[in-house]
Amino acid sequence: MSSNAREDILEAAKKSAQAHGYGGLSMRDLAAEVGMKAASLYYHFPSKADLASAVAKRYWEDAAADLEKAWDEISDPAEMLRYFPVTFRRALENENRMCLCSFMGAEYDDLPEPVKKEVQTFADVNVAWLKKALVATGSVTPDASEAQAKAVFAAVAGAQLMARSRADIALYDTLIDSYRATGLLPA
Amino acid sequence: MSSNAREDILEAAKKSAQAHGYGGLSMRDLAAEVGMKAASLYYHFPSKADLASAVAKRYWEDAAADLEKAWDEISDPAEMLRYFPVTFRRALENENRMCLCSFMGAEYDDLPEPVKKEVQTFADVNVAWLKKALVATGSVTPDASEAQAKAVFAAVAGAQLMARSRADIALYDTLIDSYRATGLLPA
DNA sequence: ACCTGAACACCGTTCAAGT
DNA sequence: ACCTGAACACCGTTCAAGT
Repeated sequence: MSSNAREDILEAAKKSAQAHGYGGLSMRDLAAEVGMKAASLYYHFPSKADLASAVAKRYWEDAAADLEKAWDEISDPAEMLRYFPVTFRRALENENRMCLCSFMGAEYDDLPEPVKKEVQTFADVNVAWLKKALVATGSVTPDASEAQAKAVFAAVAGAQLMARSRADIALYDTLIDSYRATGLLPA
Repeated sequence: MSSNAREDILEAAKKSAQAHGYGGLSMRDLAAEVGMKAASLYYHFPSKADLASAVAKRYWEDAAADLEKAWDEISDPAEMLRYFPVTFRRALENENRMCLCSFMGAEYDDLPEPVKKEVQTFADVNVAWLKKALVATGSVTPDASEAQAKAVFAAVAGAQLMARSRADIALYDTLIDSYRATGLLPA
């Protein structure tokens, strides 16, 4: 419904990349989705690599904004750590999609350099937020918080991947619960 | 060097799928790799889906055999759980490759049904082994062992994915260490 | 039995051309 | 300013044909 073609392309490309990855993102299908011909996409983005880079950049920017909002609204650090897995759950709720950056992480070898960079920034943003939250709980020393933040990020991404591979969102919840039971995440 | 073309194809397809996934597995490139034309592949496998299915089947069979061997050779259950992450480390050691089934798990939407099935069996085999090992340690009740086995599998797969996305095998080791520090894996 | 060339409908991309 | 048709070199796949 947006009158802005560039916006429509970015949104449709994001949804497609979350389901099919960079390689599976088809310029022809994407064009059809937004009601134009494949050639027209190149008026808005010089290449598939540029489009994907813009999509990945916006993806981590949106994630960062969402996490910052949660940081401001939630005062209890333990509550923040309960919130984090919710952000990864949303992709699964959205027709069994997954984190664009996890998918593209798998596609590492075939990713244009600028896309790689944005994908890594997504992880950086999430890890930095988790680190802040972990330190705030007081349960981790600042020294150990970086490593544990990475561990939480990797484990949650892995849970999303496993749940997606069976299209089983209940499995995702079970995995997160187990992370809490074992102590990776605060109970 | 093998005189068996079918064998060469399976091996080359496995290595390619570990780096590029199902979608990124090119029949033309694969054929060149084993010294034949793309059309010739169809003499040995009726379709790309059949080839990928055979590759994934052998992949979990090899994994199962390796784990059973470890089970027989390692008597201490805690030692077995120390061994498990080693199996996922090997792919990263092998030119930053990743688990074929993790990659294909991401590609869930675009996977032919028979391939999906073999991919899921890989997870089943690993989870069943982990469950056995966890119960043997006596640290988990049999009731809780299934969930925790899945958690370990998902977390290790996530660690591999994150490490691959930065081509950083030291990060993998750090993540596994953090899993031990937090209690997801026995220290 | 095993492999190939040529063809099919696809793909990302370019570019001259349209409005 | 924004979009398109036609073309390019690719892809998985088929199939008749080669040895």
